[in-house]
Amino acid sequence: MNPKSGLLEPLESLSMTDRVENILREYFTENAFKPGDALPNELEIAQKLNVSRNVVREALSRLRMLGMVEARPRRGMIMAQPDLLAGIEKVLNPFILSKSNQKDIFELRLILEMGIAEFLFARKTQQDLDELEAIVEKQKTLPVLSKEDEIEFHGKLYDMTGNETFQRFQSLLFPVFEHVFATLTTTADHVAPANPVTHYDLFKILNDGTPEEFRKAMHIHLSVYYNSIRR
Amino acid sequence: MNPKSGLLEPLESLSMTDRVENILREYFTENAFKPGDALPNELEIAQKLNVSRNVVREALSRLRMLGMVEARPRRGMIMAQPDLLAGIEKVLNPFILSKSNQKDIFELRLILEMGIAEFLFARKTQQDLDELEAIVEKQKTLPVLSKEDEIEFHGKLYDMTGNETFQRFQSLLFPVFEHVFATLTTTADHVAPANPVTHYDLFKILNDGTPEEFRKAMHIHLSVYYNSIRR
DNA sequence: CTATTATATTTGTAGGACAAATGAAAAGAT
DNA sequence: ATCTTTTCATTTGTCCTACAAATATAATAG
Repeated sequence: MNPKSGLLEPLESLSMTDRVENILREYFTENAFKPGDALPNELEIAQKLNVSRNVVREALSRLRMLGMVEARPRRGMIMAQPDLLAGIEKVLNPFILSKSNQKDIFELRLILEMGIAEFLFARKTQQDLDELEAIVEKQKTLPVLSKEDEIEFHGKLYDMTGNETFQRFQSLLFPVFEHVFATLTTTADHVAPANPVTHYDLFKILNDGTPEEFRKAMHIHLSVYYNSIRR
Repeated sequence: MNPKSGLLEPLESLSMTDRVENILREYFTENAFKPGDALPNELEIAQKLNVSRNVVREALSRLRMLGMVEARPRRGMIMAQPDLLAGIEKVLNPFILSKSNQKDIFELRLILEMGIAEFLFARKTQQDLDELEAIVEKQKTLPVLSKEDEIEFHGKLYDMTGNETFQRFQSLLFPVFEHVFATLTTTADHVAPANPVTHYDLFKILNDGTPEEFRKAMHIHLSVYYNSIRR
């Protein structure tokens, strides 16, 4: 934005390990490596790239963490199916995440919550609805809902989307979401809506309503959070 | 599901590097390390944990990749602000992602696209709208929209959410989304809706409509994709 | 008290060593 | 010729040593 903020870049001087990591990923892509394909052994890679085996191992260690390659001790390495969320999972620590990132995650969850309606209606089963009904019936008797109650209800919704990644993704996001909201509520004056939408209301709409009605209701249900977003 | 599929787990025998990585992350969390805090040096960590410096370096190399720690050569290591999406970015390779993960990402983008309405209306500025108008006016003259045109329009929408992570996130997802849809269209019979919603229509609603109208229109706009989702 | 010089520290990189388990090859038995 | 046993080469995981280079600190000189 500010012309001055086009500051002199740190001129990222990549370490050998960084470069080998990049080279390996490019090598895999360009040669269309698929899960199960055998990789050259560590020594061969090191010699071809003219670096020490240490450097190669550090780079491979990173790719192993991401689930991208798998090492079978004494039998060589193969490509593997990476774990989409492994990288994000290790980093979701409110203590070290920037405020900006925390805010982004908070908002991301609100976005997701509004976006799942179509999938819920496309994939709901009677068994899902029965289970969800049991949850909301139980919660109807409670004077106030705990964090666990919230997770139980919304978590069940994510289950019903039938999207495993999404389900896991949101469960990773939730703690950060809670953390952000907890800090927000200390300062922001958040007022409950006049006509709140309860979990039970959402269930009823999901049972015999439309995606549009559901989104509308969900927005009201989340209005406490939506009220906290600003430019 | 199947009782037999409760197969004997691989009994994940963690390597020393895996264990040190976990220990370090726990250590950071439990001691509330914040960005900028100094870390013990490699040798000290190795001695305390009774492992070789190699193992410690491999673990640290992973955390460096995530942006979690930063090593200033010859001055020691400090905590850093991790890059939320660094881990996912390196893994989004359609060649190695599982079909299941690809499908999940495809759906995730549909979810996001529907969920951003509230943020667009809460944060749109006149300048945003002007820029968006320029895009849709240009596209109105085209007989058919290219992939780049799609990216330009939808990318501008993501910009307007004011959520940097979200914006980057979707740009990472887009290539996978395109790849999945390209493979889908070879088999699935996808018919364009009778009354399609164009980018121009979406712009008009964003300009003087409501979030609800926008979501409704966006759903029609994406109906080609939504028609491809099945249980 | 300031300026220069020496020293210690710490990461990045290289290279060597070896255990252990696996698969393949060789040797032996029938 | 076929099957069994033994030997051997391979390869990752782990440990160790070494050193360059740049920084921060301490020591020395002016």
